[in-house]
Amino acid sequence: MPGESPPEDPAPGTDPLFVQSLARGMGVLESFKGAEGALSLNQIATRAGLTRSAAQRLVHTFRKLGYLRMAEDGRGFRLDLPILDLTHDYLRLNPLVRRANPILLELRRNVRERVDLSLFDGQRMVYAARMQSKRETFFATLVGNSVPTVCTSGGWAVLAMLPQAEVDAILAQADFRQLTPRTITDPAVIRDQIALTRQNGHALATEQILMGEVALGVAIPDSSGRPVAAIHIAASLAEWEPEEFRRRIAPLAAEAVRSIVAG
Amino acid sequence: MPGESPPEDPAPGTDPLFVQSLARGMGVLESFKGAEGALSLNQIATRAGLTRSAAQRLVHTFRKLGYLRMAEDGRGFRLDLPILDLTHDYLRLNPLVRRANPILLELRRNVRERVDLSLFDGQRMVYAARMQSKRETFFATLVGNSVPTVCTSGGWAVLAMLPQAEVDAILAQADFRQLTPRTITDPAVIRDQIALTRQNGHALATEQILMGEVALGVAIPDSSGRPVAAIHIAASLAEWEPEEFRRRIAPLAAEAVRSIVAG
DNA sequence: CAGCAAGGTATTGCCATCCGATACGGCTGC
DNA sequence: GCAGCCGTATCGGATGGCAATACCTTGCTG
Repeated sequence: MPGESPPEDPAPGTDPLFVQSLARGMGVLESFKGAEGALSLNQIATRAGLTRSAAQRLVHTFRKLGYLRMAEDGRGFRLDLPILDLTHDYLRLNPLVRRANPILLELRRNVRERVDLSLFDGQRMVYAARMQSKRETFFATLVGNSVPTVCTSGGWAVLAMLPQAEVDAILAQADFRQLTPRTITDPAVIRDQIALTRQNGHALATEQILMGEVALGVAIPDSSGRPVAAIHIAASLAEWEPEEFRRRIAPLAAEAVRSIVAG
Repeated sequence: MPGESPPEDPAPGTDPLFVQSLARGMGVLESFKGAEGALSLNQIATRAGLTRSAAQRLVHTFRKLGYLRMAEDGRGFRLDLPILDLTHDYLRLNPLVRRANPILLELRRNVRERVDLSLFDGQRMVYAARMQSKRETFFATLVGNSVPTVCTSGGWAVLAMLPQAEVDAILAQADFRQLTPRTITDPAVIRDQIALTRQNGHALATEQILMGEVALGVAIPDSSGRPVAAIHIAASLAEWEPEEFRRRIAPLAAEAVRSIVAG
């Protein structure tokens, strides 16, 4: 889903290293993506593009392994606990998350507002960590949650560091949803924001995702200079005037990013 | 790893529904469990009990699917971002987590201390959600992290609701590690704590996992009365006298659990 | 209450697909 | 400059996954 590698195998059945059963199995897990609740075998088969038999076998296997379980009422299946182990290992082993965590904690102590780390994934910014502030309006557990790149401070910060061609590609395919009445949905205006971000070194987004919220984002580049993630600090407009927020917070956020990159 | 189902297939190769390739593939992902960093093909093969060829094929497939990526230095592989999507779906679709989340948030507002939800998984209690308090000493992102059932307030609360036979089984196989100088490692003393918990309806653990921390746990049963999870509220001994903590917090925690179960 | 649809489960024979041994080129550190 | 890892590529053989089909239960519905 992120930038497809151009050298793609043309024929989908001619990769002798590709283990089809495994891909189908992962397709079963992914079929829960849009789901509203437990899924029946037929639903899984349809969503994952499998025959009923295939779905049966794969589900059976996942149940033996613990990754799926039957829903409590005996109708349909759900993801089960061992999934969380994978997440934990992912976060634990991700070098960026590893380096960032103590620094973000420190940052949160200083700013006393909510601090997030999100990872760039094309159209999405995926939350990897959240350091909470005192008052909280949302789930703490939105690890794995994601928001559109094009309407968040962190996303703008990433876009500002990306080559123009990639920015164009992302904007061209973006789905501009109106998350709040003030969400910017005009690509031209977003380009302005990106330009502004390039000048400032950080992005400021007001009420783009949630009314009453202001957020400041700074991108994190990898060693080659390509942006791979962002930190953002979010606060309430009831307590901050946006410019004042920017003045106070931006230097701290920038400093935190410097520490992360240096580590 | 959690309680094996007794009706096990005796011959491991005679289950016609079992998709071996898928199981091996998941084994590759699980091989990152104890890892310290990226894993090479040989390491994966060894850890997962595969031939090098098998590891190669499975890793290759996971890379195409996005779940694994090559480490930045080109040596070894790491879990990649799509893993988080699975977690997110798991948490989103888990009925218990769903019902519990708003109630835990409310609870946190009232007690102004850290509130956790953890899921019972045999020897472990696995964190599913954390509502932070103001000061924080640890990663916010320990979703998927786990602690031994036998040394946490939540674990004791679960054990207190479990049939005696299961308690015996868990204690018999438990690995009593000394996480702090005050961690209880004597099964007999733990049994006392469990008995106490049965009387009180909640468990109180002081400095079992972290020095200076007191935690109160209440188990959450499913519709059949079997405990499946626990909430715990953790606070600092610098601010609370344990008995006072219990008196103030226990009723609120119990009330929260009632709401979750009723929902 | 009969009947039907949809749920999960079980069986079977065919052949595609996965299997493991082996070989290759590049990089690192002796 | 050699030894030992790394990730990658190839290939013939048979294992193991494949889809179709049938089975049993449950719950809805006419």
